[in-house]
Amino acid sequence: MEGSYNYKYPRPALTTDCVIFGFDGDKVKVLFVKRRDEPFKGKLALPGGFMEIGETLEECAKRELVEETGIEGIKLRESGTLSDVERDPRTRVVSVVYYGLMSPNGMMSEDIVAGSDAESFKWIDVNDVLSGTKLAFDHEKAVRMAFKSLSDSLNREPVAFELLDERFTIKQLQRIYEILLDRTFDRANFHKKMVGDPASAKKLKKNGRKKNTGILTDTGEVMKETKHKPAKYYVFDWQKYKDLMEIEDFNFGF
Amino acid sequence: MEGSYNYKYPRPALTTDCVIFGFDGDKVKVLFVKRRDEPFKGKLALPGGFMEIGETLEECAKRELVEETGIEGIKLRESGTLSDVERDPRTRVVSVVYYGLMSPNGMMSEDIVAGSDAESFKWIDVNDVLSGTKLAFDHEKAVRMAFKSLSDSLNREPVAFELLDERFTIKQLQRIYEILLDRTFDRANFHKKMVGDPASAKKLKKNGRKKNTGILTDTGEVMKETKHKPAKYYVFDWQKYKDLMEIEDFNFGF
DNA sequence: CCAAAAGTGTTCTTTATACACCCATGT
DNA sequence: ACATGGGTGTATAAAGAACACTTTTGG
Repeated sequence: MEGSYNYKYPRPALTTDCVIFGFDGDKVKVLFVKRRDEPFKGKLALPGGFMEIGETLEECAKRELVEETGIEGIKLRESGTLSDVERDPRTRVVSVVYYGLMSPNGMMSEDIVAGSDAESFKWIDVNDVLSGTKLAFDHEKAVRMAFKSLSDSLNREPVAFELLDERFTIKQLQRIYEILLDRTFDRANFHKKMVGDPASAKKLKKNGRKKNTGILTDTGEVMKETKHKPAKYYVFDWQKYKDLMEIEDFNFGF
Repeated sequence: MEGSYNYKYPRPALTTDCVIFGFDGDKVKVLFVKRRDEPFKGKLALPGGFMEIGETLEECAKRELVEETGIEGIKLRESGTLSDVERDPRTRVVSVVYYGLMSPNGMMSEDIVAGSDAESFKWIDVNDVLSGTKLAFDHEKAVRMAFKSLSDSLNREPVAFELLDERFTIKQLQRIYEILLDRTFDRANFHKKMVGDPASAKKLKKNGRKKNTGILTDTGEVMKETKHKPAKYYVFDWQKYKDLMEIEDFNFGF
């Protein structure tokens, strides 16, 4: 007997794969595990695995992520499915791709460990992944999908901050925007968009309230031991954000 | 013997469901089929069904759509998954939701017919669906997801035109935007955004080229037998669109 | 003539873009 | 002092919002 579960019609296996993006202060990287077993033994793959019958897809993704990497407590968002007929040499497998975000501190955590199915784990620059690093299965496509989902949500939701520690500099924030949107921004204008333009602020006091305010708040703290003028640390101000959204949509893009 | 397909671990059944949005010139509606069989016999459900082992999810969605409604040749986009454990009373079923768009002419087509599993089909106003019409399974959630995917893509891609016939009036286009984004627009400003501002056009001739041009082209034809000034028919100009996108992103929103 | 909806113009506010300038730190 | 990067100011262009005006049809 082949197995214990019988069905009238053939069913594909269903898996989830997690694309974990991490920002190390300079680059956006993706977390991979080196496969311990065939197929694609020794190749880099996304953490993920088979859905159990009593869980939802998101629960599956969360569980597999913990099992294979130890990562817990981050929000996972769905980005799409992979269903090419020949995508897994073993059997017919359909996979749902989730993505999650980690800050510099999160990336450094000692809690990240390669699980049972994995020999080790590795962070790879997302740009290297997208320009052809060889991965197991169709996981390059998965990263491409997740990266697009992430970029798309950047202008609608405050997702960039999930890639940052609670305190961060404007420079770091700008770096994330530049990587995800694949373009550069004027330093001065980016600053004003995010923290608010002091010039407009003065006008605000005179007239009734206009628009323009940023969504970052100065913490008062600054970077230490820099070779130049120290950068201020900011925090994302949820209250300001909600207030602005009530008046009208705040556009995070340009 | 229960069935002929045996697996070591239990597998959920995998289905696709299609949310077909149609614009009738005034409202955006969603296509449902009345179920011929249990469960949810007699209730309204989205067209869809079980994935076959040798096809991709998108192929499955296309096939099921033809089988159950006769609709063919429209683009389907993925919007998300449904995987609650109790979502189907028969067995564990995970479903992938696709959505497609139909123009007024498409909606009226004689080719739309209820398939074998369906007693009949019915178009229902999307607002009624979202405000609580009772549907089979968790299909209300499916419509909600699809509607959000559609709204989100509206500002990035020229999807609104897939809800319109080749020729259409600005009024119709504006109606679609208003329904999908759940807000109103100033008639005059909407017009200028889409066809281009004649005032700016004059300036363009003088100075070097600035920005601002619309993506619609006047066909020269007008509506007949109106009780007022006849509206012009326009077409979406792919060439203009591509040209604008090369300079920089054209924002379809406001 | 009037009503109704289409289309154009005009003005003002808000954003976007470019770039010049000043500031604080380590060497 | 100066190199380096952080932060502010200012001017211009483009886009958004509000609303008045004009045009074309049917009655």
